[in-house]
Amino acid sequence: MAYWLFKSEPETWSWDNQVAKGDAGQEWDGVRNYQARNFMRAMQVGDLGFFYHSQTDKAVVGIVEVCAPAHPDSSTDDERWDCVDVRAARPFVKPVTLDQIKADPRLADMVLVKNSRLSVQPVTEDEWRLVCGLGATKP
DNA sequence: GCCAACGTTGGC
DNA sequence: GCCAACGTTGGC
Repeated sequence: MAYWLFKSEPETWSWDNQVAKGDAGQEWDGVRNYQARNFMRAMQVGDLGFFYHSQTDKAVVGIVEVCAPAHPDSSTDDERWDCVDVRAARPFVKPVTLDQIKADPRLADMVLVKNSRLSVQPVTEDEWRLVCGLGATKP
C-alpha cells in the first residue's frame, strides 16, 4: 500500500470531471515524463493518491484510488508511455493549499515542494497523514 | 503574462 | 556521450 500525488490543471481535468467518472474511473493519460511514468508503473491497485489542482487552485482537493495497474496510454501510439486508471475515492473536507503545505516544516520534503513540476509523485505515509489532517479528511 | 527550473531533443 | 537549444510546466 503506497501513497501518491496526481497533479492536474483543473481546466484540463478537474476533480469534478474525475468524480463524474464514478467507480469506473479514468486512465491518467497524457503523462510524457519518464519519472512520472515510472511511478505509475510502480503503483498497485488499491494505492491511494492525492488529487492536486495546479495553477489556479494550487490545492489538494480529493483522494483517488488506483483501480487498474499500468497499461499502455491510449492517447498515444508511442509504446513508451504507460498509465494507470484512477477513480475518485472521497473529496477533501477542506482543500489543503500549497501555501499551507509550504508553511508546515514537517512537509518541507514533499516532492510537491521540492520538485513542483513533477506531475505524478510519491507521498510518504507521514506526509499522507499530515495533509489529510490539515484537510480534516480521513486518511 | 513572466520567468525560472527542468526535461527532452538533436547536432556534433 | 556531451551539451546547447528548445519547449513545457507551474508558481508568482
